[in-house]
Amino acid sequence: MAKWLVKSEPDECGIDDFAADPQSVIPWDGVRNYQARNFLRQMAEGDEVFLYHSSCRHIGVAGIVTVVGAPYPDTAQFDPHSPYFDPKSSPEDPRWTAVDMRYVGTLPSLVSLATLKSAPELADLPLVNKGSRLSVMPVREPEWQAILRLAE
DNA sequence: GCCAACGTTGGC
DNA sequence: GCCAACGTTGGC
Repeated sequence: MAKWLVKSEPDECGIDDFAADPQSVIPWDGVRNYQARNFLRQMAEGDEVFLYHSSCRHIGVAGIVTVVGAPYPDTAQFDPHSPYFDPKSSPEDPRWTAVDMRYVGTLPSLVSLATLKSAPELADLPLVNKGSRLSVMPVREPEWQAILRLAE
């Protein structure tokens, strides 16, 4: 069972939106970057995912969600009224992928970006590298454990 | 609001 | 295939 980290702006969809209805399944769509998309496609039912809050007041890893079902074509890419519309994509050959996520838990405390950067175990995590804009990335087991420990 | 770093586009 | 221009991301 693989582990991941995804970025989101809590104004759009943060851990509180998941926690508001723990049973609900929220589509993770709108990813329009090939590297991030390729990671989305590798996700599978039951995978666990850190939710990272970006571009906000309290930046950092806030909680955990889980992958529900299998990745599927992001429907927004076909919708001309969606901000995520991609005229170059077609239902016959979908370019972008979405997955469904469900709430698992909120961390006891937010692990701030500064804390993440100061942890030697996390040096290889794309998130902490300067200028990294990757919004979906794999997290290795030792990295996962390190972040959990920092949240205690 | 600023701006550095990045990915993508498009002309050549 | 190169690379300049552009739009976006995201921390500060």
